[in-house]
Amino acid sequence: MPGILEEADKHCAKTGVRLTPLRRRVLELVARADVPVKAYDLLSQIDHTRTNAKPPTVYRALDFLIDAGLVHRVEALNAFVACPQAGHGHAAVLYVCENCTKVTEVQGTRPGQENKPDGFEVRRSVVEHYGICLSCLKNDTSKT
Amino acid sequence: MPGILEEADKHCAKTGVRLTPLRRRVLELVARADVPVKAYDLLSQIDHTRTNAKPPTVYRALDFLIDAGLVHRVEALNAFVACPQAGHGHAAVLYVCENCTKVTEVQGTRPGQENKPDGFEVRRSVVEHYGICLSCLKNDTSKT
DNA sequence: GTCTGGATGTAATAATGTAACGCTACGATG
DNA sequence: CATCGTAGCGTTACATTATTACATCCAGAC
Repeated sequence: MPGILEEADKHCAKTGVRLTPLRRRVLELVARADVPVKAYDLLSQIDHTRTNAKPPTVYRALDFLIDAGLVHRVEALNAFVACPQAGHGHAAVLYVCENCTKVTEVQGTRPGQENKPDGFEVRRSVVEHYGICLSCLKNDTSKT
Repeated sequence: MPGILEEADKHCAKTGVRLTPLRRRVLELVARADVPVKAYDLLSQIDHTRTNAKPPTVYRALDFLIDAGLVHRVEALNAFVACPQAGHGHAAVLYVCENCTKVTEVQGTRPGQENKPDGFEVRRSVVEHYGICLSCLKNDTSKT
C-alpha cells in the first residue's frame, strides 16, 4: 500500500534526515512485499543497471531505515518489514504467522517489562510472537 | 554455578531424552560463561583431541538443548545462554545488558501479548530487552 | 573554486548456519 | 542369534548473512 513512501518522505523531512533515492528504493521494496524480506533478496531486486549494489549498499540503507523508524528487523528471521507507522520503531510488537509468514505489527504499550530486574534501564526491546494467524487457522484443515 | 549440569541430568532423565557427553559438554560450556556465547566460540572450545567437532556438531547439540529447555537462543545476538531453570524454556524474558553483556532471565507470565491480533495463536515468543543493568549504571561514570 | 561530510561504490572476507550423506552403536523384535 | 531401525555423530561441502576497509562521488558551505 503506497502512502508508506509519502509518509516516509514527510517523516524524514520533519526529522531532518535524507531519504535518498537508494534508501527510498529499498524502503519501497520492503514495503511492497507484505512479508518479511531478506537483505540479499533486496539486493537482487535493486536495479543493477542503475546502481551497483553490493551487500553494504543494502545493509547501510536498512540501517538508515531502521534508525529512522521506517523499517523493523525481524530478529528471529534475519529479515525486514516496513513499519506501517513511521517513527514508532521503538515500541513495536510483531506477530509473525509461521504459515503465511505475514507480520502484524502492534504499537506496544511499553511491551512486556513485567518482572524487570531492579534498576535495569531498557533502551530497546525485541518482542516477536510466532504462531498462526486467524486467517490461516480458518483456511487450513488439519494443518500442523 | 554448577548445579545446572546436575539439574539438566535430572531433567533429561525425567523427560526421557538423552543428555549425551557431547551435549553435556556443550551445555557445560554455555553454562560456564555467564554471558551469551556464540556457536563458533563453542566450537573452538570443544576438545578437538577427543571429538572432531564441526559446525553441525555444535548446532545439533544446541538444537537439542534448546528443545529440552536447557538453553535459550538470544535472537538479536545470534548467541546462546544457559537457562537457569531447566524446562522453562518457553516463557522466558531476557534482559541483556549492552555494557557487560550479561543476561538476566525472568520467567515470564505469558510475556507481552497485549493487543494481540484477533485469533492469533501464539506458539513461541521472543522477548529480549536491551539496555543497561543496575550494576553497570552504578559503576559507570558518564558512560553512554 | 575548494573544502568538507555524508552517501555510495568496491573488493574482499568474516561470521553464521544448513544440506546431504554415511557410519556406528544399540535396543527391539522375531 | 540375526537383522533391522533409529538416534547420534562424523564429514564434506556449501549457503546465507553481515562486516571491514578503503576509494570515490557529490551537494552545500564558505
